[in-house]
Amino acid sequence: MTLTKTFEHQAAEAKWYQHWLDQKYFASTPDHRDPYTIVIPPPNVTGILHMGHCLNNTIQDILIRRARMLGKNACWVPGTDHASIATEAKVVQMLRERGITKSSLSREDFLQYAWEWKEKYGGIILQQLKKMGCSLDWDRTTFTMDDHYYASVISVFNDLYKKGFIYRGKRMINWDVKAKTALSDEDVIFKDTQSKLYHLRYPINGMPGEYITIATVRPETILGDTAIAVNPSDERYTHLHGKYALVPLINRRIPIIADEYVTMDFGTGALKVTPAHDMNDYQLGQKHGLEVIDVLNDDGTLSEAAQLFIGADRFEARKLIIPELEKAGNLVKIEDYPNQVGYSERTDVVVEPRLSLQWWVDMKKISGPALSAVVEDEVKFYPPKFKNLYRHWMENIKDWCISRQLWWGHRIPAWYDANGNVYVAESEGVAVKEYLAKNPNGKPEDLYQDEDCLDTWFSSWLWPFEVFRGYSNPGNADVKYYYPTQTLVTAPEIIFFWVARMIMAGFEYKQEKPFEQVYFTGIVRDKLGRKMSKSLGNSPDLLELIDRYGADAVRFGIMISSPAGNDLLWDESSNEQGRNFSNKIWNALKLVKMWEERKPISVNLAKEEADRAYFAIHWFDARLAQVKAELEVAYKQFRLSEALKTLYTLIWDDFCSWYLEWVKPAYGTEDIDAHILEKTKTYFEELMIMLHPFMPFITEEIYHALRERKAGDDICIAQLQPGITTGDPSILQYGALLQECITAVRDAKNKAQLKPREEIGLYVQTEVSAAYQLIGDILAKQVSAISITVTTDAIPQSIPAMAGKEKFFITTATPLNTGLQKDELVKELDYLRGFLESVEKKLSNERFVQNAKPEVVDVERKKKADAEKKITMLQEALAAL
RNA sequence: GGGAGUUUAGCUCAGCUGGUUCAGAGCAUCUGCCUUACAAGCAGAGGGUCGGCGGUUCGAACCCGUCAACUCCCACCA
Repeated sequence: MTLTKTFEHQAAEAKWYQHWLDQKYFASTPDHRDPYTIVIPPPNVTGILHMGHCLNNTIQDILIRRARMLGKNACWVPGTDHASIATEAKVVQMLRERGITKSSLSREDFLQYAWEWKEKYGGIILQQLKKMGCSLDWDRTTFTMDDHYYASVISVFNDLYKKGFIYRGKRMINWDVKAKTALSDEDVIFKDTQSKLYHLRYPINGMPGEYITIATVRPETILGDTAIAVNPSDERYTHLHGKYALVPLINRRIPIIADEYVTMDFGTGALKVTPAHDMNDYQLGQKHGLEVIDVLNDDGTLSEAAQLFIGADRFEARKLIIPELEKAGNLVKIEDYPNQVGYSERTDVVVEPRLSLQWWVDMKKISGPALSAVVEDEVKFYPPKFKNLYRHWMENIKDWCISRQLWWGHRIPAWYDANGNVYVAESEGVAVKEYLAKNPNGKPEDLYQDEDCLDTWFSSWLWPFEVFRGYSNPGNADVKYYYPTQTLVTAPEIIFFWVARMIMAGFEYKQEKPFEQVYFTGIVRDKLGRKMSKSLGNSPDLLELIDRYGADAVRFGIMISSPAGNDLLWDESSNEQGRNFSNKIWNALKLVKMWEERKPISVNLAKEEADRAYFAIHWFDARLAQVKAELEVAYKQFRLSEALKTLYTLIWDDFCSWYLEWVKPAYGTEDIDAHILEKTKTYFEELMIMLHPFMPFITEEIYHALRERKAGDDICIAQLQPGITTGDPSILQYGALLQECITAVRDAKNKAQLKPREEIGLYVQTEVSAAYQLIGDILAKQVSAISITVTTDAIPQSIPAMAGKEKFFITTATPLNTGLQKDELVKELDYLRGFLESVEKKLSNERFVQNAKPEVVDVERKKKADAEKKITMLQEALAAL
């Protein structure tokens, strides 16, 4: 068998993914095993894969693949979210490019275009997940507007309405003037903005020459002012209580009212009140019975009610009104003023507070069990710091505005009659029936349905059970088996949007939590720390990266730089590291296959011989067991990055750099012991099995290259084995000793400017001469020593080297540069004397000796003795030079 | 304005219960190697006042206080 120079990922990826699909390894049905279930956070149908998805889905795939390899019935459910605003925006844009405006279309026609768009582009992101190697159960793919799902959303709305948890109300909402829809509070992002604070004076009615000056950042809204408010105890304005002011330019008479709400020391202490365009002003208006004048249209332009600048955009109007005010003598001054302005999360336009009639969920009625579930760790958060955040939000929860003025989504199941009475029902038929019952003379056509759709999150909160038809077909075998799911992997950004609401829906409709743990990933940033985004153009093309480096390398890259729960700074070089790692593994395979071709020989060794000949094997057994225990802990705490680092070191350093070199036939010898070869292959297999969740493709490729396999023997479904602990715990210490000795001698040779393969004589002063029975052969081979001799005396004319307490003398045919050696020794001696001094100081401190734990004191005494011994050795060595 | 988090090598981060696996890893850097698995590699090396100050303790990267810088979340001061 000839192997390519490097691992060729393209062919392997396509081949193995198809193979796994053909074998139906990802498909899950309920059986006797324990389930391990993850529901994917459904990406938007509009989406294409970005680094955030890469991180998120790699983590999920690692957890799922590992669960599968631990004998669990692993089920990872894929799907997409209809993403009402985002998708509708894309469809509107697509239509505009074709010269069609949304307003020229009927709802039915528009939806037809939208579905076409969804069919064409909606599956792209799922195909991309396949490229990453994600082991999703594709038969379960769900879309939030599938028939059963749609019906469930409608039914839930109806149910909550009937329970009195949903109501319709006129309130101040966040209005997106671009999408022309209401937004929930969570859809609004506040950004620091450099604004201007305009001081404007309003003449007092009937008091010529008297003015009251207010400060505002939105001068265009003065056209909607219906009062000026001052603090009742503000003496500057006491004489104006009950008087009227005139709105500049339009001279509307408005009352001057007193309210504690007004802060005396902000601005001028006088506040213009515009109930139609500010949350607080609205409340003030309610309290004082003020008129509401809405001066804006739904697209953010000024309305007829403004009287001036009608049709101008709100920001345009702001520019236009200032010179007018100045001309009229109303502008007092303009100050720079930094404040926070709300932007739409979806369209990034400035959100307009707007009074409108919307549907709301009364969250306090439904949030109780979801709060205590997290507080009491019934649902565990990783990292736990998000618990507080969640608790705070839940304890101060506000009602949720769920109606959106869109066509793409779940249409609100509410019907109105001519008198404005509302009939909420699961279907039009039921609504009509209710209507006719109350209005015996009415006709079905009298009813018309609410035009609006529901917030996307009103459907995605049902995700963990409705993907198993847990609402539409309650009690079915799937939902009973898979629900609650085990782990949710998601970004902290959507803890309120989605995580909290899923927990609420879970308790409301399944009387049970939706998942046991929530693992919050970090945010992927570029190496400058900026969040990756399309607009910044700092988000790499994932498919191109996969093509160039391989899916395994990309998965490696994102995971190696991903500490649990922290943001990660992603840099393309981490992919190189992944690719290099793949390549390293590949080359190890080539080495092993090469040994195999050289006809390994079988030998029978007596116990003692075997201990020496198979030292490397015994050591690696112990190392493997040790690492397996470490991995166990790391996985339990979701420290996946750490687990990967551990595996990386185990494979690269322990297996390739140490183990394989130790068992490699010595120079000139070609044959390998059959027993060693067999063990080596077994280790290689085990390592690949351990690495498989992280790097599925190359591990499968190597698994098959190592041995002929029967059909169905694939690494994808291989089972992780517990570690074998060897009888001799000292083996790890001997291994470490061996490594230190090799490094020390190599270093000494290097510093003495000897070639690595220059043959040497090696003498050692040691307290553990027995150890050299086991490690001597390997040590000699690794440092090109002709012989190893245990000695008690310093060897003259030799290169000294030290490893821990081991003292070496290296003899060589090449003449020595003793000056170099001396410098090294003197340096070492100085350091040790300083060290000894500090230890002695500690030991002479009576309080230390009295108070510290005896073990700790012993350790210090030992340090002292060791240091003294080393100093003696160094002095001897110096003398010998 | 409230809350949370972060600060350790040039960069990214470990360091879990205060003390020999405490000052670590990877990348980057430097030196020497085209050694027959691998130059996408091998063998080595250098590099730090653990953000500042103060305290507790025999002993602090770790606990407490304080200051500073950065990040995030929440909040209606026009």
